[in-house]
Amino acid sequence: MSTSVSLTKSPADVAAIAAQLKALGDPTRLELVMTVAASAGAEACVCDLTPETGLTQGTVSHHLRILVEAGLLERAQRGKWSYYSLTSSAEILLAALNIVMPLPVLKKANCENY
Amino acid sequence: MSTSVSLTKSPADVAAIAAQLKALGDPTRLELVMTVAASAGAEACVCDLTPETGLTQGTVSHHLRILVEAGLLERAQRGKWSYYSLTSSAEILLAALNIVMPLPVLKKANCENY
DNA sequence: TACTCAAATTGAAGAATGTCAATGTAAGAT
DNA sequence: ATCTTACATTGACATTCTTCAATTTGAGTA
Repeated sequence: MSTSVSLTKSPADVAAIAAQLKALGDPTRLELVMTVAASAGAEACVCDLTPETGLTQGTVSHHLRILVEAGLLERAQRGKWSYYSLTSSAEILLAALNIVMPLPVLKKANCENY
Repeated sequence: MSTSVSLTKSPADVAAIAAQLKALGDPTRLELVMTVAASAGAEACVCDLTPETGLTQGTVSHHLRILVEAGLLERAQRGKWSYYSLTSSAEILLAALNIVMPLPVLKKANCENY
């Protein structure tokens, strides 16, 4: 019994989707999210992420904050380190974009009626 | 026999994906693309799209150009009118984002191994 | 030809963005 | 208590973006 998907979205829905796409629509931030996704334990600290980008540590911290505010990353502090991991929103988005392997959540979201 | 998806992308791939996400990461442009997708014949002209946005005709034309340059819309001129329609890239993205109904291409891309 | 209509383009103003260097903060280490 | 270490924050600057008003282009029309 297909839980059908609405063709139209409210302006608030559109804005919310656009906000997440905007956060991912920067090469540095997309790379950060992909690196986190590919990291062991699905989390990474700033000291691991910074060299990958070739940018300043402060700049990377800035991008990570934007990703957290967009609801794509979560921050967990353990000792002196900040560990960033994907939210379920980010997992769905990445899976949808096929940037990572199809995840169970995508199977549920898009394939349940096939 | 799973045609597996690579976990890592080249910098060029990342930039290309980010560019399309950036183009969609604006509420006005996302609404434009969704309106085109929901239009009869899957195409719409500027005169139809402009009132929907509450913006100036020139501004809408500007956003449409950005979407064309991002490879998300195609332009076809017939008479005095310009008709915009989705590219296959845009169809895949919209389907993946579940903004419109799942399309066959998504089924093939993500569900073939289930 | 002159006119009308749809769309594109230009120029300008203000806001937002990405980046760095420098500084601040907070948690362990000595 | 002092010193590192890891990260966040601030201030500044150049670039990009969004938008509008005005103009131009291009295609059909009278």
